Amino acid sequence: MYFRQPIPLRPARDRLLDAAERVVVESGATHLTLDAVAKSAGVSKGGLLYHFPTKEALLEGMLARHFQDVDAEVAKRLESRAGGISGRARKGPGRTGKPSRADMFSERVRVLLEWHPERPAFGVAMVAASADNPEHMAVCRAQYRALLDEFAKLPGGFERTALVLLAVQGLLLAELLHLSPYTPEERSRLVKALQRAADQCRSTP
Amino acid sequence: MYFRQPIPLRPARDRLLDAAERVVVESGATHLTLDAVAKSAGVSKGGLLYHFPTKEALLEGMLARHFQDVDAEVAKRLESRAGGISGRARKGPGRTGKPSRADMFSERVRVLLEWHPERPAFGVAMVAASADNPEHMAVCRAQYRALLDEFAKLPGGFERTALVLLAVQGLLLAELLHLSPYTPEERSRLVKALQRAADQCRSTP
DNA sequence: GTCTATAGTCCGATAGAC
DNA sequence: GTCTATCGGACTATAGAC
Repeated sequence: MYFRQPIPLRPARDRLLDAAERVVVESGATHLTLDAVAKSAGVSKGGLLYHFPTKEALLEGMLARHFQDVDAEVAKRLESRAGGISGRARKGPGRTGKPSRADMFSERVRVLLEWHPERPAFGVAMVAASADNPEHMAVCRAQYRALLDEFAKLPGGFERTALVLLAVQGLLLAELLHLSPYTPEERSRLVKALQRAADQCRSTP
Repeated sequence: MYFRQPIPLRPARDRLLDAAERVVVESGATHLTLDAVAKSAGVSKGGLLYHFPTKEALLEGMLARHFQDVDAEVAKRLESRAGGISGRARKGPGRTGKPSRADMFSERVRVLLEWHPERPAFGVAMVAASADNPEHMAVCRAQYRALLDEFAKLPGGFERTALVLLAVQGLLLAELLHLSPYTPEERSRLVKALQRAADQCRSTP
């Protein structure tokens, strides 16, 4: 039991999805092939095809994990905040208050902006899926639409919140396409400005 | 001479680039193959390869034409404006005044936002180039960087202007990736709001 | 669960006729 | 300037051993 190896450190499925993201970031969506993914993950093509029987399944897996990860991270942060400060004190131990729409908005913007530098492949699933088949994006549009409808109810209204989301998206998509020309310093200035703008949507009408 | 046919209506090179953009929009960057482009343009693969000897050359041609088109359209609008109103009157016939930085900024934002609905493939060259080889994007980054450095000198300063450009870019890139969930009405509301924000960068410090 | 081997298709590019 | 024919390689996917 001593020094028991934490193997597998990460499920095989996730390691394969990591490899797929890596390939797209390093070589571009065109070179996302089963061979390349298998090689980058250190398994054979047959091993990859056991977990994802088709390339289509691999792309859907990439998209699904991306959305799950973002939602889970937002939920986790909201929960730890509610549990740690107001929620616990207000509702008693073990109960957490339902987060407000405004908190959900701020936290999501923060997650999107802060996540990227740590994980260069953040959101790359969307680029890969769009490159492979534009019809894949219907799911993403619906997801985005739902968020939009929810956040349009903030005091800032549709235009203000949509504009903030548009700018956040602009930064992330540009980075995904290797199109972003900003220095790290400039980027953090812009991130701060975006978070400020997001906070204004919560309160100012 | 009467009813002389305007043939070729459009140079073969441009028809091939149009076809390449069409393929990417309709099928995704992964399916941008020489076969698909040739078929969509109504020529054989050999005919395509006469004009673009490699796929690389085709992608570079797509990128180059995109930037040329945008720059030319901005210049044309500035010229017609200067010639039609102030420039001509101020400087006399045949002479036009050099457009101000603020005019260049507003006009470029307007071109980017207005062009897209008329030409669904607007900017799709960048998606295709990024998918094929991320290193292609160095040119695009440099181009974008130069604009940024120029427009940061506006009264609005770096952050304000960069945020506007980010939001414009966010809208365009989302549309290129089939990710934009906005109705036409919502889109024109956002476009108006963006143009208003751009105009404020010109004046308000 | 992971591997090798291989089938069948599609890719970019070349050569040469017209 | 555009075509057909074709090569060698890379692609997705299957079959079956271990």
